[in-house]
Amino acid sequence: MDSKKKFVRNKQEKIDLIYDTFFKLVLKQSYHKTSTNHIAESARISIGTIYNYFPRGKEDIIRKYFEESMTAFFVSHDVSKMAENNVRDFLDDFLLDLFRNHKENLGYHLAFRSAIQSDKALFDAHQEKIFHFFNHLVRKLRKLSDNFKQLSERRLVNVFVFMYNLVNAILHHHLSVMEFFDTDDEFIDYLSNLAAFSLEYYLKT
Amino acid sequence: MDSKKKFVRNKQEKIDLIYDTFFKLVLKQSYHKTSTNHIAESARISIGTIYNYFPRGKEDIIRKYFEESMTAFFVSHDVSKMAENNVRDFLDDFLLDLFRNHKENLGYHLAFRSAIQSDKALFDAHQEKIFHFFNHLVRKLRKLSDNFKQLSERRLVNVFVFMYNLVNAILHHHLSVMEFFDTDDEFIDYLSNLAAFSLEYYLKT
Amino acid sequence: MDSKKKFVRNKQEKIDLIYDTFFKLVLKQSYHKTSTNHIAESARISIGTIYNYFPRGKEDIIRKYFEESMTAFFVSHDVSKMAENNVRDFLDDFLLDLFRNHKENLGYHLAFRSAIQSDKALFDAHQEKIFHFFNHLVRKLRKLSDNFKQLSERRLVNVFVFMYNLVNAILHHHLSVMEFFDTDDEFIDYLSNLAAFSLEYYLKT
Amino acid sequence: MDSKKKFVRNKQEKIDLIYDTFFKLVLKQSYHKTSTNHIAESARISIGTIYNYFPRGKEDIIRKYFEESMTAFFVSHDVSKMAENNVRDFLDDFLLDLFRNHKENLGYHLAFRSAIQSDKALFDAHQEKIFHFFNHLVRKLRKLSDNFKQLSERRLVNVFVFMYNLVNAILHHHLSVMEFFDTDDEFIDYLSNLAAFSLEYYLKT
DNA sequence: AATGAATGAGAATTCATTCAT
DNA sequence: TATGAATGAATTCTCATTCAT
Repeated sequence: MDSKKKFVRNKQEKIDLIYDTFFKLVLKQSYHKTSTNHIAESARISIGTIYNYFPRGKEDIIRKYFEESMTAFFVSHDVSKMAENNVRDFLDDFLLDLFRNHKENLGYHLAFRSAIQSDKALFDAHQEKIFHFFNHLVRKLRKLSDNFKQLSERRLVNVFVFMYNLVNAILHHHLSVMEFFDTDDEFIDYLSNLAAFSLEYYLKT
Repeated sequence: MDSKKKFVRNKQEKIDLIYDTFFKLVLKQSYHKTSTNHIAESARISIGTIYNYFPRGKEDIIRKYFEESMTAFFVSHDVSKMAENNVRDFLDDFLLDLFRNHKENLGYHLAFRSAIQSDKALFDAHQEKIFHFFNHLVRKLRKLSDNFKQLSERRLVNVFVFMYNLVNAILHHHLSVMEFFDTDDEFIDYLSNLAAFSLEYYLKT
Repeated sequence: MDSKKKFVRNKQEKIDLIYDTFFKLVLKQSYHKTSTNHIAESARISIGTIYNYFPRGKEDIIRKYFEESMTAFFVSHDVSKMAENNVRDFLDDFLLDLFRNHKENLGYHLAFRSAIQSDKALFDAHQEKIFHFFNHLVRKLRKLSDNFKQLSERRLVNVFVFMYNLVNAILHHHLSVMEFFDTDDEFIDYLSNLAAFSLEYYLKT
Repeated sequence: MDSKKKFVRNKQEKIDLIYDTFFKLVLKQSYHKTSTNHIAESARISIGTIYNYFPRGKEDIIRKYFEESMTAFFVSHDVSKMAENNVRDFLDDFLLDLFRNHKENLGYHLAFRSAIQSDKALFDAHQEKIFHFFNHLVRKLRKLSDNFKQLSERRLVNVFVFMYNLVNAILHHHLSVMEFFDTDDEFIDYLSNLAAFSLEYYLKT
């Protein structure tokens, strides 16, 4: 009984195992060469289990991880603390988080980019989620600090979305196509300056 | 008249037909959902013909188009004319070309991004080709104009590679993930300013 | 009753069905004209099932049958009983077994001969297995009977390998190229005498 | 004109080129992995040329080479000279020729063995040709020497066919499955003794 | 829930063969 | 005669998905 128990996982552990295995394999061999059968084999669970949790297979894994990770990323930010900073420092913190997150979850991000090419619904959900996410963020920030009240709510959201896309575009290229700088520090410093410049540019228009 | 010539022309026509059909389909339904059978059917040629020209199928199509398009892009630039401009104007011309090229060949670029995930050789060839390409460009430019002699050859190449990656990263995101601006003109203007800023930043380091 | 057991039995039944169907078809239409699709169709199972059990298709079927049949052939021989005989009688028993086995499994033997032409690894495995097989046999025989102690272990193994090859060469030609004799009895008698002669010849060298 | 002439081959040269290339490839990669396209590519001629000379492709190449080589083997033997020998010496000469021929044309022999598995007509032609061949030989020999008159014509033919098969069986196994002896000389000596023994055995029955 | 054997549509690739030049 | 582009049926192999246990 006891020895059996050891190997019993609860639901969330199984799901996380599937996530981890999937993204690990994507990183190793790309999204479209990673099959549900591979995931099952590599995670040492059965294909049936994957389909129990993700009835539509690979697409579902990405979809659900996308939902969860966006939410988690949002929740993980202590907005109240960030709001104390000036805008520049806030931006720096934010892009550092994005960088870390992207680097640690590169498998997922590669999979996601592949998936949205053929999954229009996911593509749309992504767009919607981002606006939704930054709407919340902006509302919170504006409640907490005057630093964010120079701009209308809508405009501030657009700024965030713009910055988010900008940083993601460059991050993704850096991590999956060709590196911009040899070290993370140089890269982050450039990103920070680029963000500041772009913020200024954007606000002028 | 020249029976040999006609043959050759047909050959290139067929190759171009395969390119066009493939990238058109990639744009419509993503790289990994576009099969060689689809290409053949859509182009109204037989599968065998595709494999006559591209023995390793999809990977070969991308590889060869990559080689050809990089070369064509290089050849198509009248460097002598560009060299007359100051650096800022040169950059503007260059990124406008990149933008047009990327927009017109989005199918290819999507396919290329997917392909390098699983084709390490293509990934490496890409890196090498870019440095090779800008090496040539820089040498030509430095012969033609004093505007490009403030920097060492090596440094100038690095600047170009950096700018090329930067613009590509943003272009690709804009065209395939989420738009930065609603109109092309706004986007180009931003890109131009971003490039100028980044050039300055890069040269300071 | 034992749900696990039943599963396992079905598994082996399916594997045997694939073996039988494959070798039946090889006998009818040669190795290289027998496709995995033919096997599936003829056995009324799906292609997927074949690849579940034999991930590398035809080559795997041969490889695995080769391993199993060599082992089975070894196990099936009651060495202790054979050891009681004198060498001549032992040889006669042995070649009679080989004859029966070859005749009953001609489809396999034809497939095997074709397969080793293009599968170097199988070719090598075959060589190695034969020496391994006769090493075991010789050790057992020498433990059980003094009849086999006139020769060194190594030399005895070589004799067996030699005889095995000799008999196989002639058997295979007889069954697949052109018959040496009209009846099995005549053929077996010739083989027996040939073996005795060759044994004597071999021991003299 | 002159430089062109250099590359013009006559019919027989082309045919020989096809034979050589085909059997070279069979030796390297087996019969069923050698396609007409491979042959054309390797021989640097066009597929069309192969089909000009061999309208039914691979099967035709084997068939025609089979016919020609059997005839050539027959013609190449100076029967009058062989007839002067006693039977034992005759046999030795004969099997030495077979050995050399088989070794030099192993590619062909491998291809032939594969081909007869699926080409019943070739299988039958082979049987017929062998009897036809030895009928001729025997008639010639009996005209030239008394050494061959102890046996009836029919019986003598059967002896030859038997010996021919025996030697071929062992030769083929030695060259394509597993070697009987480490050196050619040892092997030939064994073959010679085996032939003598078998001749005696056969004549007794 | 979890398993994994089984499925079969479909993707990648090969190859004998034809035919216009 | 020689060529080789073009064909498409056939082959190997993969993979998402189902379902009985």
